[in-house]
Amino acid sequence: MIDQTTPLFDCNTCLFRLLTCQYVSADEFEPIRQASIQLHFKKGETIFKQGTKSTHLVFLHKGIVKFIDEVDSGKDFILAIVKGPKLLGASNLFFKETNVLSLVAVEECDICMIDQKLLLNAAVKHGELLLAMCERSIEMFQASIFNFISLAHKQVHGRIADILIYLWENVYKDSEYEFILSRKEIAEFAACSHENAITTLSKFNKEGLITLKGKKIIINDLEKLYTISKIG
Amino acid sequence: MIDQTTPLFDCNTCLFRLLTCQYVSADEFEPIRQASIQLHFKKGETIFKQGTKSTHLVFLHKGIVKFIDEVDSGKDFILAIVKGPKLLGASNLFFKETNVLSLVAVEECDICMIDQKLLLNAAVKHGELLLAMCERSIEMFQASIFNFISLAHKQVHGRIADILIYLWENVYKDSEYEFILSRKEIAEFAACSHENAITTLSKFNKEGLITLKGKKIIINDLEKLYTISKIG
DNA sequence: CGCGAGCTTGACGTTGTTCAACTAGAGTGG
DNA sequence: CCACTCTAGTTGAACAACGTCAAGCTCGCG
Repeated sequence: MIDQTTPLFDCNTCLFRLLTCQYVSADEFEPIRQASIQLHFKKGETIFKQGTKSTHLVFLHKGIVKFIDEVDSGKDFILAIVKGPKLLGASNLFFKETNVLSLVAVEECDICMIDQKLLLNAAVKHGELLLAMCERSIEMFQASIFNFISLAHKQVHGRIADILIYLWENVYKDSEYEFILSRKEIAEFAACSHENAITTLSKFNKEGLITLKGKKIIINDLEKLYTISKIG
Repeated sequence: MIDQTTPLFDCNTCLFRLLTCQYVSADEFEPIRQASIQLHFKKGETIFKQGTKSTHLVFLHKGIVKFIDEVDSGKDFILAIVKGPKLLGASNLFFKETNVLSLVAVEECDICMIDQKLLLNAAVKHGELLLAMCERSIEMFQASIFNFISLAHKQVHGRIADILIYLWENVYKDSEYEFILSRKEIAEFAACSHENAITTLSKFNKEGLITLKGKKIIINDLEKLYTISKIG
């Protein structure tokens, strides 16, 4: 069990606090801080589940998470993979009362559950904060949508290239993390069969675009990936 | 030419004004109104173009529009089809400085161009307005995303069924409009070739799910479309 | 050593795109 | 009033892409 008396991380150095307190006084922030809960999640654990009521926002201090749409028969679909530090709502729709997607830890994660109502009240009072939160939220949406556009009119090798680029630029670049995703996860992101994902990755491997070392993926030729992404 | 001295529609009965003035005083709204421009668009006309700078929001009084992603070689992709009255931003990302999508009239449209900065300033000052705008904006996003999820793991007949349901429920139901879309547009929405869209539609037609009368589409069996949508 | 989970590969059938030919209607000019 | 052209719709055949299935592999763990 986690010892709730000693915090996992220090609120004084918290980026979320820094962002929020640009617009909200420390006094106003304090009740939000006090109502928040620090948690640690292991790889594969579900942080919140599709269909449940959304009462808290998640501030992802550290780690990598995925937003997934769980359909029947276990065929999940990954909408986005996000690295902390970042504020995440119910699939970044913090206005909704229900989580429309599930949030699952891809790597070990340190998160802070923030009371949705308290934060929203503060944000409505200080429009600039709401705006800042919206701006950040929309970014992720847009990335999702462009991933889907890619998916809509590209073949699998183009989509895999897109995913590698996306993950490289947004998650793994300049990071302490290693590029480790299961083949199944890559397939769920590219919306293809895992066999197809495997074949495409090993094709890229043979062509020297990437290097597969066990489960690690190393990108060698980002330029070529871009051209593959472009031509589809 | 449009005679700018006589407005196309009356600001006093405008829904956008009604919504906004729930949160903003009439005095504050007046400069926004004065800065806005009323326009009429014919079928097929581009209201704003992907890549251009986003200076105005669009309030769609009446008519139907589509958000499209224009890639090279003329292969467009439809992200959403929306019926007025509704507030539309630069692809509903009114925080962005660039239009990430194009907005095109599907039917004759009456719109009002609203100065983005003025409205945003008012919304930031009155957080509740910003929140209301965000909530509405996010709805469309969500619909888009679920359309893409459908697209990601369903076959064409499931996707076409989804589109017919979506258009019926969100655009054409209880409306003065007739269900008229070109086959090409349906294909661009379903992300398939127009031949495939045609074949699928005529299959539905033969099975009695829908009736094709020239360019009109009439839905006969919504229940069956739901089951086709579900099984993929 | 055995077992299971994840990974990998190839064969095969289905789905969907591309291409080509044909049809119907609408607009244009002689 | 009749070619003509242009666009949208339609259909079928050939081919490529992709998913499914089945088999074998590797690695880690008990």
